[in-house]
Amino acid sequence: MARPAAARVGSRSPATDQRKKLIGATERLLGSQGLGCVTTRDIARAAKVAEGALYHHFHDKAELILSVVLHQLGDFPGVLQSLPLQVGQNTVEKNLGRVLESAFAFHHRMAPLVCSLFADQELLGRVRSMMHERSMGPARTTSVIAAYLRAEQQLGRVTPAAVPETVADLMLAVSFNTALRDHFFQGGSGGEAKAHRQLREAVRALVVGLGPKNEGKRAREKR
Amino acid sequence: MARPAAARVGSRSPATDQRKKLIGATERLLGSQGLGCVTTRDIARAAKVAEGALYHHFHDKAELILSVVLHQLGDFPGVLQSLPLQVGQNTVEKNLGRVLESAFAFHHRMAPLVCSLFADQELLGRVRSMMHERSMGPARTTSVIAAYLRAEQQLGRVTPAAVPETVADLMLAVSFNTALRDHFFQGGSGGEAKAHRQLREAVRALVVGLGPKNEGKRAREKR
Amino acid sequence: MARPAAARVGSRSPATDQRKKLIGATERLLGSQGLGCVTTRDIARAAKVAEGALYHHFHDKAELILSVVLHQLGDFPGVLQSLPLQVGQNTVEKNLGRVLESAFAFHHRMAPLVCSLFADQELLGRVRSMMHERSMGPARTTSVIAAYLRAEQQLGRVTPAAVPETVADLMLAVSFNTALRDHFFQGGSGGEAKAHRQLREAVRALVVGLGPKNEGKRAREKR
Amino acid sequence: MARPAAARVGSRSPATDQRKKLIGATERLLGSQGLGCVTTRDIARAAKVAEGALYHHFHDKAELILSVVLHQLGDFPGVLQSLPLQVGQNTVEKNLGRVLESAFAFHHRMAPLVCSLFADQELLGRVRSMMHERSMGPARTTSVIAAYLRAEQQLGRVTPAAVPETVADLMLAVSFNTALRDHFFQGGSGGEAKAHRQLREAVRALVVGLGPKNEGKRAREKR
DNA sequence: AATGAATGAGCTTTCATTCAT
DNA sequence: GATGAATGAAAGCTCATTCAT
Repeated sequence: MARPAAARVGSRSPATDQRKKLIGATERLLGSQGLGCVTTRDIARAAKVAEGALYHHFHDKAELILSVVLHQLGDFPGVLQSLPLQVGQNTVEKNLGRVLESAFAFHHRMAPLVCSLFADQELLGRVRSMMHERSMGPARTTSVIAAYLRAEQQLGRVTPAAVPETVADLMLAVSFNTALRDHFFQGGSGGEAKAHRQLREAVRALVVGLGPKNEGKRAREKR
Repeated sequence: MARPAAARVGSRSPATDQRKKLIGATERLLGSQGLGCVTTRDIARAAKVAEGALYHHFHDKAELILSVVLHQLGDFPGVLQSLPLQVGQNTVEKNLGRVLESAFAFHHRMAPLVCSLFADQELLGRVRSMMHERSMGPARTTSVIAAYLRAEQQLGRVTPAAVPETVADLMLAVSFNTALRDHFFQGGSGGEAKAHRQLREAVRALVVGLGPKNEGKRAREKR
Repeated sequence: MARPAAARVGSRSPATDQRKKLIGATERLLGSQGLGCVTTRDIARAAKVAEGALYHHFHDKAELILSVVLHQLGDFPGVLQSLPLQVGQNTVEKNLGRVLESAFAFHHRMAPLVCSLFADQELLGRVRSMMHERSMGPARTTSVIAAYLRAEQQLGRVTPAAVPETVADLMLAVSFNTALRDHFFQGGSGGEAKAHRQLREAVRALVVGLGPKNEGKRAREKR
Repeated sequence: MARPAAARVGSRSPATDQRKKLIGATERLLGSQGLGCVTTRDIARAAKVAEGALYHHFHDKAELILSVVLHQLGDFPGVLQSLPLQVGQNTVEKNLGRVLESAFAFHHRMAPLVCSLFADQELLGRVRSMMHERSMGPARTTSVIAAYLRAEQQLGRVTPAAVPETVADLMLAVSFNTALRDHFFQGGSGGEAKAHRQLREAVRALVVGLGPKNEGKRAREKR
């Protein structure tokens, strides 16, 4: 029980350790149980930590949940960062498709938790203000994609008639929705394959548009 | 047994009355408190009904919630029934814009409750199977819109390169997402105006597509 | 619903009818469910009577139970009445054995309900005073058997050293106990046969006594 | 973890303390209120313990009751262990009388609770299987007494015509019944004296038997 | 008289939080 | 800091009883 000092060398302080264990355990439990059914006892047991320890690291349960939300929202895939580098490379469709795949992975992971928040308006409010303070939210993602699209407009690879923000929004919407639908109807296990096909088709639909005359050439030239 | 006719005039059967009051009160409370925080006591008080009455009309709390979900989900498809009549009328963009407005109203109303369900996987499961039994779900809406698009393809007002289901999905995704975002970030009070503008732009983006060469004529001819 | 007058001719008044149905239904339910789990709703349903009707015939649930207890205690087997006629007939052992069989049937039927009363001291109190008022109770049975034994003592078929009341008590005790044990350990379904054998042996034990010298003759002569 | 030794001196572990307090309080309440009327709130209050504490020590209310039953049933057999030592000592009648006194104390204490169980068949079922698992039950007591009787038969102090098991059953039956009758008719307060006299007489009745010829000698020789 | 929808006090149980060790 | 037994408010639900019809 009295851990030899040496054992600590090279490892984080136990305090930080517990914090991480708690956040990790909560994330794991939320993957299978729904925010409303995860108790502090469950969390403590899953984290192999005493129930009281939770209150050394977080003011209350809500703050722990908040931290988990933050943790989940924080790890948005790095693929976005490489997007500016893709300008002019490959095809626009392919680049957008790749972004969408990353976005989907992210959305699929965090959708249940984010939605769960609606069950507790107070908690939702706290998340809201926390995100406001740190200016987090989908706006960042949107603007990265929009910036990419604008750059492609400069190169003439995207029509100037397109509104970059709107297109970016559409893409993220379809990604989030596909993820949510999967959780709602298949319990989150509805083969990635199907989802990815849907996303590719969504990008195609955006690229193609509905206009009556643009059937021929373009539809095939960039596949 | 032979209740005087006069006693019934102007009043529904009291049984049905209480049922409706309970569903109504629950809907109202869910608008402000989040599924996880609405207690049977709150509901009974808001409905001006004894707590026990809840259990005359519903087997348990979950069944009441289920009825509310059903009530909320139930009244949307009706709006869509006029869509087939629009084929060939006005412009495609205008017709889709109108559909999207109805969809948005619907999504905005029910998003918090539907999302709340993720906090309670058991309840979610019951909703899932209820929707399965009655073959409800977004697929219905999608296919109505897709059918419309196919009809317009026949008339040459929509490019045959578009995949109707995918386009319909994109539209509904953006509607739901706009609604959800409004609740998440503005607490559900974020001016309809802004949302409607976003939806109109989304339809435009779909109509326009991204292709580099279709800037000129079409972009303006159907405004 | 408006029953023709003729239909009532020759039948008891409906009021009495309902009373009987309620008592009967309660008896039936108590046979399978235990006093604490029988609700007024169960009773009304089983009696095919409205829940409210119960309160037309009984002041409250306890009074209904009281009536059931009374009804059960009331039908003690007629065999006891014929016991005085058996004096000097057959063998003492046989006569006592026959009485014990009747007593056992009675005890087996009423034991669960009587014991249930201990779960509600107030109800038990009401039963107690009701029985006191009507001077019911096992004392009556005991004295009938004791009277029989005394008569046999006069005839020299029972030793004057036996105390009739005590012997009667012993017999009734073993009957009640056998019944109770059956309910406790076999759920009330433990073959009558086994119980009857035990009772016959109990009578034999009483007849034989333990005295060290009375092994031979008598033990066999009255079999 | 390293609790100072002094802190433990003179006090049991608090956990065990609460457990005992709960069982004790429940026993006390059952003495005056009847199983069906003892609520968890009552118990917690009587034990001077928070209501939630009950669920740290017992899975549910039934398990607490089970523990109480076990506690009551548990401490009887010990009294009987001295019986084998009495073989050949004193008189058979006296030895049996002494056993019966212990049995009666035991029966008088536990009768109301055991009977209460008939009000809740589910609980009764759990007690049944618990007793089955631990092979408890009156059979044990019976066989101890029967063994004693058999030993006395070897010594010629008990007639070989007696069936030891049956005699033992008779004795226990009369003990239990006297106890139950006392609770039923006098509310458990009917002088011990009277009960003891009845028991002594019951033993006498067994020893004497009913046989017509064994009046003289034996009846007096062992008083 | 008869009905059964409505009542609401009260039950068992859960769980976020505290605090002596 | 760390522990986990203890707390007690509050939840969902039951059921004897009432009363308008």
